[in-house]
Amino acid sequence: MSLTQELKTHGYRNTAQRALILQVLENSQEHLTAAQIADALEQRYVPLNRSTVYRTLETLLDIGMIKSSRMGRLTYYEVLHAGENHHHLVCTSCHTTVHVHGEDTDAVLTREAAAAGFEVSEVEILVSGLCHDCQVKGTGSSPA
Amino acid sequence: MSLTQELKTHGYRNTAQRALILQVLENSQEHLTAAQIADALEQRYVPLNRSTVYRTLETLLDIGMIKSSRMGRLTYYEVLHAGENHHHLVCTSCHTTVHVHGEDTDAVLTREAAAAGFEVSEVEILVSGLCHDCQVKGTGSSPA
DNA sequence: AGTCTATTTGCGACAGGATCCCAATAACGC
DNA sequence: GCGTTATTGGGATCCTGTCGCAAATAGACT
Repeated sequence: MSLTQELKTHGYRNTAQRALILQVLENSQEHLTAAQIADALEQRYVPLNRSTVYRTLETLLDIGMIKSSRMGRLTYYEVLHAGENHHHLVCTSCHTTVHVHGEDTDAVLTREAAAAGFEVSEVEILVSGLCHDCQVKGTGSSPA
Repeated sequence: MSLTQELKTHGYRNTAQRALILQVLENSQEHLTAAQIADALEQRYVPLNRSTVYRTLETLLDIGMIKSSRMGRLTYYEVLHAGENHHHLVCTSCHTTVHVHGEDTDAVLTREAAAAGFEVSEVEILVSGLCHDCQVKGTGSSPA
């Protein structure tokens, strides 16, 4: 369903700002933070207030057109394509993130959760470790 | 391995503050935020500076004695017992969290990640939705 | 089209978590 | 014990996200 439709359905108003923010997320192939979205808009000469960005993201989450995921200390947002559950492999060294599709594991988890009397709305999986490159380079952390 | 050993191995020094913070986490059966750790220490009449708490948690993470997980806007820390991977079911309404053990699903994910050339160090799964109570009460969100 | 009302935006202030810099302290190798 | 270097404490600071309020504007109704 279109943004306009979804907004109307949920009793929200159709505003330029909401369309702009969704556009930014759609045009970007990766997940973005609120700050990155604000920057992108500024570069398009459509600066939006920080509050507006946060509130709009909240709204888009509510109508189910985007999803958010926290990684490290950052919150990322991305458009939510129906039935497209992907997860993240985050390298603890270089922070490169790989998106992985995992419907099967979702099924397992959903079943487990249901057994606990839980109505699942989202499964967020974060696998951290070393990506291939960093394994090769051999990275570690130690005192300064 | 003991804290003292682990610290030495990683080239860190053995300090009272590091031992204290690990103690707090060990004594608590649940995950704690940095602030909660600071409070606990204050109640033991051993107030530590915020910076120290954060830096120490960073260090403990680095030597692999604790793990962190983000839920909502809070970061929790807990002692890491070998081979004990548990995950969280978070209610989007009341924020109650249930800890779930899920070695089997871990296995699936670990295998998937390995196929991508990834060396997994931690699998973090966050299932959000409505807990049984909130389903019964019926909670939703819409415009104000 | 014009008007009215409630939502939404923008703005500035603010809260809270986490980080940074620098001087003082203390660990640990010798 | 002594010296070097990591670590701590303190405070300022950054950054993300929120809040209250006034101005703007979407959408309904005429």
